[in-house]
Amino acid sequence: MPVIVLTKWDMPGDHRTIIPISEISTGNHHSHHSVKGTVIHKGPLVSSSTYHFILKAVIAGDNAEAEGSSINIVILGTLAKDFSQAVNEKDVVIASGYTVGKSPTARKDKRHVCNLLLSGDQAQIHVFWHSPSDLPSSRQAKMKKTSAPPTLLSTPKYKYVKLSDLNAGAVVNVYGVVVFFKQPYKSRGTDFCSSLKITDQSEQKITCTIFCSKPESHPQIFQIGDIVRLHRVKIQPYKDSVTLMNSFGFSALAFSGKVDADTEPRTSSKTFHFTEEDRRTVTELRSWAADQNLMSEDLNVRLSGAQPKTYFNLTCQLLAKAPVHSTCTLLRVWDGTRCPYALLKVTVNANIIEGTTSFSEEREKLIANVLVFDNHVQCTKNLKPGDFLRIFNLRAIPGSIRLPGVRSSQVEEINHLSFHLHGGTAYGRGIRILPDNCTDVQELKRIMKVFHENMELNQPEVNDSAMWDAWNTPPQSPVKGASVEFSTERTCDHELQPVTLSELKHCTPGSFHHVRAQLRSYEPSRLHQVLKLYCSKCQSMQDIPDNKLVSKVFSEASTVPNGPPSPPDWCLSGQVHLPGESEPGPGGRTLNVHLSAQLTVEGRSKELIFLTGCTPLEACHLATTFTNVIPVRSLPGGQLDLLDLSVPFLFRGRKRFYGCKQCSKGAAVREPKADGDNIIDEKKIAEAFGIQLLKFVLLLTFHLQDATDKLDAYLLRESEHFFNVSTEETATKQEVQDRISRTLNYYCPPEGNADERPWLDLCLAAYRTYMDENKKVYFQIKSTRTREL
DNA sequence: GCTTAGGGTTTG
Repeated sequence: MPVIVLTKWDMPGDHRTIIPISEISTGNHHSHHSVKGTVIHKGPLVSSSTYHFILKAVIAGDNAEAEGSSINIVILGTLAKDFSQAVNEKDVVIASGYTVGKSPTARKDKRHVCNLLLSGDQAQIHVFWHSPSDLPSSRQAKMKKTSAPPTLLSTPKYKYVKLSDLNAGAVVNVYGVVVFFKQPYKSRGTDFCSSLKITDQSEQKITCTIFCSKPESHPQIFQIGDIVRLHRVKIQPYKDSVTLMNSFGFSALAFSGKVDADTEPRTSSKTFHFTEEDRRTVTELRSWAADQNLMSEDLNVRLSGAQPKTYFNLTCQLLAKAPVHSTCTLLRVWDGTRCPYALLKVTVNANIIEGTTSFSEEREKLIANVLVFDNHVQCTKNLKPGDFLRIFNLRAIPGSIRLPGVRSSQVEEINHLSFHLHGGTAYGRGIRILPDNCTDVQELKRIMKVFHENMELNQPEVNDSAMWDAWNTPPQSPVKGASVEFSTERTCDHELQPVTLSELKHCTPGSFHHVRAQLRSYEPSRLHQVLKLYCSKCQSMQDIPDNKLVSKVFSEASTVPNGPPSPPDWCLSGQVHLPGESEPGPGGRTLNVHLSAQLTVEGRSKELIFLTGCTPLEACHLATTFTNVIPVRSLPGGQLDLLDLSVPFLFRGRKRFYGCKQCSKGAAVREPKADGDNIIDEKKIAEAFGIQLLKFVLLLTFHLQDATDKLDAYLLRESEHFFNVSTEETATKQEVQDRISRTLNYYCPPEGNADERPWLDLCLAAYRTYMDENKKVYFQIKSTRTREL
């Protein structure tokens, strides 16, 4: 039985007699008795292997001063835990269902000769709280859930002084928002010293100096805007103001300052007092601080935003480190972004490197080399590759560097960036390891993952796992099946319970979620608009041009200049006659064509043809005879040129290939080389012409719905997997297009009861896009496929 | 038990 909270004494169904404490004895039968008393002592919740939890308390009757009028009670099991959370000293309780034992401490504590043991189903404690407004909501919530960790002890009351009310000499407790801080650093004395400047609603800014022998006992500040609670700090006069210094019994809690973050305190203390009132204070400080523009002081920058000669804070992952010199350590780090400036390579002897000693050239371009000097060298000794770090007041240094104690190892690289953490602690200079569970690390991991996925998409041949091994994917085991039959199945290995769409809307980006939902509708509704052209270089996405636009560009390109044609010298030029029926207009047409002389000599003239002045349909026609058909136009000087890249540059069988306008500057007609496997394909042609080939991708927006909410999710990266099709085939094969249409029709029938639509079991990734100032969270369908229909 | 520092850029 739990502790039952009452706001008036109405114990339904309880007909026990309340007896005075003095009447308790081992000889009495107490099964129909209850005992009422005020809690005058409440011990800590102690965990026990036998009872799970034990808690001792003392309750006293009305005449508390008299010997034997207070009695020890021992509470075992979950009741102890409930009691710990629901009952405070001075609360009035009624205990029943107890057994009476001899108190072993009666002689010493002058309390009742018996004690009460409360355990098992019969034991009950009713607690009286004066009015409903006395009931903090979480106190009520905890009564139902009983889930708070046992370290949250019930409170002696702490008073917190506003920063405008500090009188020198006193020892006080304060709350504040951090506006400046220095990481703990070794002082000249015996301790580590850390420095804080905090403010609160009184707008006073007060400096705090903390001396503790262990860095972990200092407030765990990660960034400006964090909130601290300091217990037992001494107010000392200094200059025209006061400073706060830790005194005996000092303890500190720190919290994220973000308005929507959880209120989990950061502390190294095993036990601490943290009440609903504390939670409220933190929340109030957060919302006050949100309007104070304190974060403008915050200089967190990503490598993608690093500017030469500037100072900034970098949140990153340590990939490798190398002690270069007694006054200098090299940290090789990455933050999931690409620095727009070339990064300086720093060469050090491989045998002093801890962590990965070499990376592929591609990865090497992403890695920032950080040189850490002087006092910070000591701190790097605790760092391990894989750690997530925040480096404060890092400076981006353009140009070459010379490493201390290393001769001529450095190649001159002008204007390449390296990063220095100079000696000293000015401006909060220092390094901190961020815990894995902090939101900034979660965000960092997400960015790294997105980058990794994009990189894979662009360069599937690059597979340097070393960089990615350092961070872990979630534990992998299958999720238990559900009774509903789903039309899709997840192919991921996340061990996640499904969430509702309304829950999902409040999730943290950079995470995966499982949902069960129906397809309300989808976009685009026309299948040909589902296919997009994607440039893996500039990552742009565009529609496939419609026939009207293609015809227009072809028609504009068919104007023949007056001068004589002047094709390249590797071409053989001639004419083909096309019969008239394929196009409107009088009779047939004669087209200028150009063939590769080399291929013609090799008897391979059917493999490549350039056509001047053709229509799209003619190009398609000829693609049944020639392997590669390339529409071209004549420039005024007679030279051959490619058509505008808004139309296909190559017809190959039934396929059309497109190039990226943005990324194919300087594209021109050049002779494709049939080397190696001797096959001329779109890749070889694009390469010869200097064209960045576009990929076909499928992009759909699913409007999902469940009982709780609606939500949009994109199907992009894994659309092939989802429909079990190849995008290239989708572009050319009717049967593949039909398959996709059938699937979508099944999930979302044009008519019929929406409730009867099949359910989809989906894995969704929640993410933010780069530089999205709205901080909007997007969802993408991952690792999900359609079951056989 | 006492002291440490008292924000405000290296000079690699």
